[in-house]
Amino acid sequence: MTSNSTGTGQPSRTLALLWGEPSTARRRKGPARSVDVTQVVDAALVLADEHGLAAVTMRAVAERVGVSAMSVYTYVPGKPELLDLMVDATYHRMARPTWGGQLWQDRLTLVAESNRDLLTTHPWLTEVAGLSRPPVGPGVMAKYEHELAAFDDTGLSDVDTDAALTYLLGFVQAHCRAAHDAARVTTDTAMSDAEWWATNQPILARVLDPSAYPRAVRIGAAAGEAQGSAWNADRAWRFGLARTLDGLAALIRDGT
Amino acid sequence: MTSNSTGTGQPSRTLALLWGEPSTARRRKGPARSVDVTQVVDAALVLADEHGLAAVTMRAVAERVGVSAMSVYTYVPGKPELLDLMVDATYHRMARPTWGGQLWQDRLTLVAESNRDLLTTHPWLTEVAGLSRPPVGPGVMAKYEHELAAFDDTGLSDVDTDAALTYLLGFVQAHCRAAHDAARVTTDTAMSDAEWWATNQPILARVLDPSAYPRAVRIGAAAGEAQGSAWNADRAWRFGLARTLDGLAALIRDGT
DNA sequence: TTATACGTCGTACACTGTACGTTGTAAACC
DNA sequence: GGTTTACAACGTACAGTGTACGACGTATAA
Repeated sequence: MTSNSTGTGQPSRTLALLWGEPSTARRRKGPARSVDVTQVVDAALVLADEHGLAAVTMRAVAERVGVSAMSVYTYVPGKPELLDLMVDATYHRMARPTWGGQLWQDRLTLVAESNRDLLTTHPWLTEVAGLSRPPVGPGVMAKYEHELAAFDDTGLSDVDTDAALTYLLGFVQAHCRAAHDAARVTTDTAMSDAEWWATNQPILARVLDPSAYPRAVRIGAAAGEAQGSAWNADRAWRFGLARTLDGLAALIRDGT
Repeated sequence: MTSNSTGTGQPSRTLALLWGEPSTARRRKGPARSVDVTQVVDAALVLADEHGLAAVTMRAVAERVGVSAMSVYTYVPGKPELLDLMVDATYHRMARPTWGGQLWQDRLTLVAESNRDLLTTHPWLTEVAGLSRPPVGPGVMAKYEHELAAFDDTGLSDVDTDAALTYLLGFVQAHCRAAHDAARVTTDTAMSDAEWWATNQPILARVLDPSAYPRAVRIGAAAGEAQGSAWNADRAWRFGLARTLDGLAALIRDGT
């Protein structure tokens, strides 16, 4: 298992785990469980938040909850399902402010910003596959419900509301994934932008012929200088959010 | 190495590989190389296209080019660099139609569509990290140059042009990643949408209380019925592209 | 009390990327 | 022409991954 996929495994078992088995009341037969599914998930979350998704190995999770590696499998069918539970739990804990009488633009901005906060606090979320079609758990549902409510008086049809929300979240995810990637490059390489440039300057100067790539060289340089680096996350965020809201505004005539 | 990262490794060595060492003329000392860097990259590309990114292992690549596993390392410093080369080579082979006198909307649509085609033909591209900040190779540069040219008469500043292109490509990547994820779920599980629904219907019916998630249940059902499935790629594409162009139009006043 | 179901865990397997050392070869030097 | 030397190729090995399997002990059901 090299990929960090989500949504595999027998679905019904996963669903039961997500929604917290109703048959918990009935006492099982064998020895008592020494820990809890939520403890397993929490351990995985701590590892992911503190050391990245790569640090979430079954053995590491096991050690953190104080059981052997294989015992984790009595709480969770496998790693993909564990990732499902992690995603749903993280969504579940998001703050959900009540929507007041703001403009729809302000509400959608809040939706976008709270998702950016989420993906900034938990960067591993941008690495798990299937984020766009997440597992149907209570956290995912609560988040979906809350964010749909932000569209309440936009006058959009149900289908368009769903599409608009998906579109908005798509932007946020793309942005945060790019930001995370950019951050990780300088982290992994242990090399600042300046160092990278200094190292590669000679080769780049020879190879990036301005007559071969006139626009690329000019615009790349302009963008780099204006932003102080090859890519500026805040600037890209403001640009993208403004474009996204403008794009949706074309659909939402009058919504105030 | 569990993640499929890009952009790691000594940069200058990678750059030299990307741009094809100028010192190729000088004959080396030892025995002749039995293959070629491009053959290694091509082998990796075939594996990725036909069996997914997970099938691209150093051993598999080695076998395909007819050398031992470790010999691959005389052509490529490591796997991250191989991924860099794969990305750049794929970009390099994209079709680059000349921009005629179309409207800017039509040109940007073509940019978006050709990128969607690329990511549909090579779905593994959506899985490699760092796609948003790809390696600076000839393929990446050529693609960047060509796509910047699509903005030639939009009247945008250099900085805005770069931001707008990044924004447009961000949408395409987010969309294709979602589409690929959705496709992979039904592939991996070997379970159609209908089967999944049939299996989980009992649990979902009990758990998705319409009074707890009024909008989510109603809108989710509406979206599902309207699209014949939980998510319709073509519909999402048209919606998203229209929104994106509308959003950019707010920036591009008059550009005919 | 016995039988049964289940939690725990050690071992093991297939697979990953790649470090290391050996071997053979072809160009460079005397 | 013989020696030196740099380098391609490769076999082996190691640490690390997810997880299948079977042994063992325990707490409930009969």
